[in-house]
This record gives sequence, C-alpha cells and structure tokens, in this order.
Amino acid sequence: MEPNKQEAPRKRRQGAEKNRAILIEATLDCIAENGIARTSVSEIINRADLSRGMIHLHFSGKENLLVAAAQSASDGYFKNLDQLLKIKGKAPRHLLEALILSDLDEKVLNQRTVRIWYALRGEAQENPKIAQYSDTRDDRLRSFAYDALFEIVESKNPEEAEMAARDITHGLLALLEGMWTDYLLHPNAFSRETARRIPFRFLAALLPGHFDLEGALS
Amino acid sequence: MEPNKQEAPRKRRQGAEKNRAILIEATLDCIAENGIARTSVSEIINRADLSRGMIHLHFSGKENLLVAAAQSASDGYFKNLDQLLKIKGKAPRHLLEALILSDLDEKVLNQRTVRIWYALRGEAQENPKIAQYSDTRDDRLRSFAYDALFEIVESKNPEEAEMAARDITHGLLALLEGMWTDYLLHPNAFSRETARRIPFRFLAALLPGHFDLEGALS
DNA sequence: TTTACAAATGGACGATTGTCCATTTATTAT
DNA sequence: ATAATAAATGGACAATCGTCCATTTGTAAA
Repeated sequence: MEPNKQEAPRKRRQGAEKNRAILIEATLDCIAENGIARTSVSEIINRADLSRGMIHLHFSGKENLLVAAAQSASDGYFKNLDQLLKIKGKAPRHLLEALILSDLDEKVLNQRTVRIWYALRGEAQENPKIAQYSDTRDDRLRSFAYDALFEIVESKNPEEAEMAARDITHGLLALLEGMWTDYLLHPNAFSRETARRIPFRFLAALLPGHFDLEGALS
Repeated sequence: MEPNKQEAPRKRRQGAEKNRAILIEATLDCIAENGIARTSVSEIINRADLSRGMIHLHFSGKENLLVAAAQSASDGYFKNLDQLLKIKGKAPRHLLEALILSDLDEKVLNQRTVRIWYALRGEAQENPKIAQYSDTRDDRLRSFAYDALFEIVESKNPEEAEMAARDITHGLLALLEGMWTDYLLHPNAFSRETARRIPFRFLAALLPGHFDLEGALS
C-alpha cells in the first residue's frame, strides 16, 4: 500500500457536481422512456435515488434542470461532430462521407437519443432556452457541408454553383433528418445499411464521379 | 319571411356531435400553442367554452380525447392526399410532382399542423393508440410513390429497378420529412419555393429526362 | 301540460404537481 | 475537540391535475 496522506478527502464536494450530472442523466432517461409529459420531479429523484430538495438546490427549479438536460444532450451530439469538423486537407467528398456516416452512427442515432431529441423539440416550441439546444443540424454542420459541396460543384458549373451547393446542402441535411424520423417511428423496420446507401445514391446522381452506393470514390 | 314549421328544432342534438368536434378542435389548438405537456382538461374546456364534465361525457376521459384529436389531425392530412391517390392515367412523373406539391402545400405544411404532428409523435412513443395516427408518410403514400418510381426506373435499368425504386422512395419521403422539420425549427427562415425546388433537383439528377428544377417535364 | 330522456353543468374529490425551507449530516478549518 | 460551512434530506404547502356524479337544463314524446 502506498502511504498517501490525503486519501479520498473529498466525498462530499465531488458529490456536489456528480449529483448534478446524476440528476441530468436521470432526467434524460426519464424523457427517453416516459416522455416529457410524464417527467416529473418525483420521477426524476426516484431514478436518481436522491432527495427531493436536490433539484431546487442544484438547479433552483425543474425548468432549469430541463434546460441543463437539453444542453447535455446537445453536447453529446456535437462532441462526435466536432472531431469531424477539425479534419482538414481531405478531399471534399470524403468530408461529406464522414458527415453522413457520423450522423447515422449508432453513437448518435439510437432509440434513446432520438426520443430525447424529439421530446425536446416539442418542448422547444414554447421554451426558447430549450429551443437553443434542439437543433442538431445547425450552422456549424451546415457550413461544413456547404463548403465541401461548393468545392465539388464549382468545377463543373461555376455559374450556378452557389445555389446548387446550397440546395444540395439543404436537401442532404433534410434527408438525414428524415432518416432520424424513420428511426423514431419505425425502429424495428429500420436498416442502418439502407439508411447509409440512400444518401450516397442521391449524391452519386447529383455529383457524378464522386460517389457510388458505398460512399465516396477513392 | 318563409313559413317554415320546423325551424331549428334541434339545438341540443346537433350540439351533441358538434361539441365533440369543438372539444377536439380546442385540444388541437392547445397542443399547437402550448404543447402537450400544458394541454390540461382545464385549458381545453376553457378554450372550448364548455363545462368540465363534457370530456368525460363524450370521451370518457382525457386520454380518449387525445386519441380522437390525433385521429382528426391524421384525417386532415390524408383528406388532401386521398384525392391525389385517386388520380389515374397520368404519367408517373406527374404523379410524383403532385405528391411533392401536396406534401409541401400550405394546407398541410403550416405552423399549427407541424407543431401538432411533432407533439403527437412525442406522445406516441408511449401511447400505441396515438402512434397509430402519428405517421404521415405511411404505406399508402409509400406504395403510391414506389409504383410511380418503379415504372420510371424500370425502363432504364430493369435489373436493379426494384432496389433503386425502393431507395428513391425512401429517400424522397425522408427528404420531405426533413423539410417539415426545417419548417418546425426555423419557420421564419423557411422558403416554400426552395422547399419545392430541392426535391425536384434531386429527382432531376436521379431520373434524367423526367424532371427539372420546376417540376416534372411535360 | 306532463312525462321521459339525453345533454350539459360545475363543484367535490383524492392524487399528484413543483417549490421551498427547517433540519440533519458530513467535511474542513480552527 | 470545537466551530464553521456546505451538502443533503424529506416533509409541508398551495396549486393544479383528471375523474366522476348529483343536479339542472332543454327537447321530444305522451
């Protein structure tokens, strides 16, 4: 045994921030399983196995807890994405391939996550603080896709490249969004393989010579 | 004045079914404006300007009222669509054009309707009776699009026509779904014109000679 | 008019909601 | 050890939830 004087001195202080995280996680679990309407304070503290007052102590109200949970969910999605956005020097078609595969990856596209997103979007309609975190395909992702697409389109048709790149960006992200909805409404019928093939098929037609059904051409 | 003996004899009986409709409408209004979580019995009967007991009288509970409201919303979407599905003899490309224009028409794609759909989908996750009415792009629409696409694709590439038609159907409906989400999350930035151009642009690339940016070729 | 009946009312009811605070508990500093 | 401080507890509280029923109201049949 090592002679460490200050062994585990902080059990309480760690608990302070840890319990915040536990509450957020319990909230997200509850939303995923029961929906927002049935996500009550009692249900949350039950799952978290903490006392009733904790929510008011750490978040001063249920509302702020929901906002914190929304932020946490949003962070989860963009954590994967941010690594993607840092990739430089690769050919645009490979960036787009990475984007598509990332968006359809099980890490972000799964039952729990999708349910949470849709529940939060419902709530976001009346709660601006939650609305702030309810859009996955936001400006960062959008301009990333646009830049890659513009570079591809420009070489063939410089005149209308801007509008074409904008349209294809818009359409591609909408297509991915629709795949998420598919997953939400028909999780059992959903095939991840098919979900990947379809955007590639569309891009293959729109950008001849850059894609086939499997992904970006090498 | 005309001599009509039986002038307005039924004010009560008409009210019976009419109040059912009023309650459903009030429920949908409330869902669209406040979200499902804030759609309470008190709020509904307030909007309907009816007495508290009416919900239990006509629907024997709030739950059944929600289901009836979901059914009503679903009927509204498919009422427009059903006329479309009866069109026969037209060229497949024109059927697809009609489908796209119908799906993006203001009658079904508007703030109120979209909010209701998303709210109901959230609730549908735990309520099978509501889930039944929460999918716009169901089998009817799906096979309608598939048949049209198969006919087009078959002539060029008979071998893989089946999979191609399935993929394009799937992708087209997902794309339209994504447009709805766009509208939900960014109603002010949404352009109906752009929303129409994009699916046509995609189809123009996938099915050369059948579409341009404006729609189906004549 | 009287009778019969369905439609409609609105308040009572227990259950559950979210908030908040007087305590208790655990840890650190003196 | 003692004091000081932050973390955590769990029950009290008013407000609101959805359900339900004893009444009242309006209409049609007798």
